[in-house]
Amino acid sequence: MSISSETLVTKRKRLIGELVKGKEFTAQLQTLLNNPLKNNGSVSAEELAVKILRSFTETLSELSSDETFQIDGGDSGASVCSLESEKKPAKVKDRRGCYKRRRTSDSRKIVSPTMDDGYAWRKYGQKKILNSEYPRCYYRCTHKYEGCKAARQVETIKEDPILYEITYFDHHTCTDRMRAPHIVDSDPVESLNLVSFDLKNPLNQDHPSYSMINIPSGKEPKQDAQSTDMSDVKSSLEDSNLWHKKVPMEKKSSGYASVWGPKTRSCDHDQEVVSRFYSCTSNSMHELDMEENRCWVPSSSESLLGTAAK
DNA sequence: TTCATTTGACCGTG
DNA sequence: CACGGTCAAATGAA
Repeated sequence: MSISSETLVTKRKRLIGELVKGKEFTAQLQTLLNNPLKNNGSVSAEELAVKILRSFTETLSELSSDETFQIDGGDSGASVCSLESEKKPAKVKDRRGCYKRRRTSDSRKIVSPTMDDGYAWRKYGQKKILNSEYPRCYYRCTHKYEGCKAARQVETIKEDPILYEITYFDHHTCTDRMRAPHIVDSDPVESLNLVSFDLKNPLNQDHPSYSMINIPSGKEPKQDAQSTDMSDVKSSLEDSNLWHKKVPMEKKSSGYASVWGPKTRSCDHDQEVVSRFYSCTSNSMHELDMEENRCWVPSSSESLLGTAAK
């Protein structure tokens, strides 16, 4: 109902603007990676990466909230309840009436190989869902108490456990305060946390549109049973097999958004990482001339939009 | 000490 | 009453 007062034209402009920003950030990142020594220090690769990630996440989120691109109706599952009626103040000892269920029709659903979207989330619950192998995790924005009402639910997809179905509720109002906590001063090698998308990798037949690597970062909590030996890390970058690793649920449950990409290193691999982050598509609906007159969209959206287009 | 995560309990909804 | 969303005490990590 309340599609807000925003007109379609305005929305479209905003989405395009968001994608254009993403493109600009990508170009900056490419420049930075090509000429790391010329970096005047104004913007780091991580910052650019986060901005890019955020641009696309926002856009995807918006698109998936649009009926045209809706997958699965957006209001499947849980009950529709009237969040229209404003929320009651929380924090009462007597918890009766202290909360209302979320209005699912106001949600945007996306499918992604990673939970990371550039925002800082705090996990506040986890629930075993009926007929689902995987628990559903509940997150709210770290800045909730500063007024940001954004929240999300993350669930591993049963049929495709390498993917997450992420349902977003409300929008971030804390955008400019957002910081992924371990970007700034983390070790460039240690913080490697790469997400890549690879269309052609023969070792990834089951999920041809992406692959993922997650190398333990010093700041990621509970990184047990994984080697943090730097030689392992470096060699893993040259080992294509490792591009297909998926981090187990428990190891990704940090409420923080992980950030991928090295900080200052510049090698062919780095560029590969960046270019692999997008997959080329000929889908005419989304031709955005990102680079070389090709259309680049995040792989995850490819399946999303592909599904929605039906 | 602070802050994030875990997890059982509580509560609303169908 | 069952299910799922949220709360908040307990726990753990930094």
